[in-house]
Amino acid sequence: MDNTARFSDHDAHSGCALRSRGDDCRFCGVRHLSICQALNVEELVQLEKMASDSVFEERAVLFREEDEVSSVFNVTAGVARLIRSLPDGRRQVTGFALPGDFLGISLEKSWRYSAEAVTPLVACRFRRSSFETFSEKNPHLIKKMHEFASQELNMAQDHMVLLGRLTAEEKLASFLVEMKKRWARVAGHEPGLIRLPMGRQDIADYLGLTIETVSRVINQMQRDRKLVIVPDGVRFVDQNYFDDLAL
Amino acid sequence: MDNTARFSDHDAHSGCALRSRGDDCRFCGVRHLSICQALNVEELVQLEKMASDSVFEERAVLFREEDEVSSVFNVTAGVARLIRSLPDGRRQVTGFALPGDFLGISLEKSWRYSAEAVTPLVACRFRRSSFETFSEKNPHLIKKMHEFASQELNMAQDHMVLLGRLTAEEKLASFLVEMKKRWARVAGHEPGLIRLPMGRQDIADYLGLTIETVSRVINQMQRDRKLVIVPDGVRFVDQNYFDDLAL
DNA sequence: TGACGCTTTTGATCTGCGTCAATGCCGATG
DNA sequence: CATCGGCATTGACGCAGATCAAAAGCGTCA
Repeated sequence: MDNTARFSDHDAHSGCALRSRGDDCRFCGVRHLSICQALNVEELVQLEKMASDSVFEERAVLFREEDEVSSVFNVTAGVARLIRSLPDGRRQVTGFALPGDFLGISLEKSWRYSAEAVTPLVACRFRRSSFETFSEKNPHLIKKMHEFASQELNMAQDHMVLLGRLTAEEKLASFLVEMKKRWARVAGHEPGLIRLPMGRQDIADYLGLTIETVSRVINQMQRDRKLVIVPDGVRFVDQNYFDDLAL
Repeated sequence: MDNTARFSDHDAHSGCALRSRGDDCRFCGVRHLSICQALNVEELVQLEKMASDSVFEERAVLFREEDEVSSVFNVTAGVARLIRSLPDGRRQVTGFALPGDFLGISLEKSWRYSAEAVTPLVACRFRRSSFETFSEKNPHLIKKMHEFASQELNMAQDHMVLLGRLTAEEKLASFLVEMKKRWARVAGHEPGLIRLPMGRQDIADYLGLTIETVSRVINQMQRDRKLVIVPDGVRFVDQNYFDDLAL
């Protein structure tokens, strides 16, 4: 193999500048993707007063399972992995948070999963209490949060099908197709490139496989000319192959 | 084996009468379990005008994946399986709906899964349009629905861990512990009895296993004196065994 | 530049669970 | 009561993916 799928991901860029919210929600690069889309300019100004940008280094922990939810986050740049762990160390990555994704949608007291930065990451941070107060006064924000939660529930159910009923090859194909679709929504992505900033172990823990199987299947796909492995991700060569296999 | 786990389940009783709502929400046996707990008596009276009891026979289809959501349901008696199917016939049971469970929490246009009655079933049915109108006027109902959706999301994430990272034995143990907990919330259940009205195939499709593996593992547990298989379900003999194995 | 550490890749082997194939059990039906 | 049909159980065998082990790539840093 003359390529590996993972090089230095030392930028949190998703095409945007690292501080994509800047200090003005109106110019936020992920606003149209995020729950903030529910708000008008006036409400945005109010919300902005409660927001602060948080920057996390690669591998930094945003919060841990069981921690009290003291802040909620809107990812503006970078990628995080969401993890549930078993006492014996087995892990299940329940999802990856990309720019525009909201962490804390459920408004529960404690986190049910950990979040760790896969790349350097920027998130728009709200104190949970103020965010909750604000949402109490803005029922359409609650409605929007409910829509986002419903969407997440759908994705979770898709993922159950993947975990319970797909083969390793189908799992990888589904994952890559999913990532392709999700990056396509993020401003400034390079079309055609499927960025995979997470390591093989994270992919394995997301798909219910081992790292060896993930590596074998992806490299077999490259040998079969279905994709090419490039720095920072993969590119599809045979899109039909993936569309046929994916969930 | 001198017992099978599944006998005639020809009652939809969960201890309650078959028509547990009757015609008066105030006396509904599942009110304290359901989203209706968010409503005061006055609102309950309003909601009641929109409700009608629907009765389904065993195996009846409540709705199918892709169908338009024309009604939403509150299960008052009986059990339903929630299914996602792949084009080639593989199935994933994403959940079982027990009395008190709400179907249609997401307020989306079309169903993302099918629901079929596992036992004779009664559900409190609302026309989607009227329910949505009602909820628009009652923000605390939306909030409650959001809480329920968040709870479902947690359960979905638990289930991802189960599907992705547990062994067959752990899956079965987790499933039985889950069912024990859930039945305990339903009025009129017999404590100690873990009712399993669904067939082995449904359990297998819920746990990402085959029917043979489910059968083998449960019967091995009986041989090992961890549980006894009784008509309509199982009883734990060694609760610690299950607590240690379960997620 | 070279040694170290981390991740990925690759190969060899093993095994948990799936597949295939009977057989058994029970309720329903005429 | 005998037959039938739908599950559930049980056994024999196979294989997809796990496990174990080693090597290779690549970034980092002195």
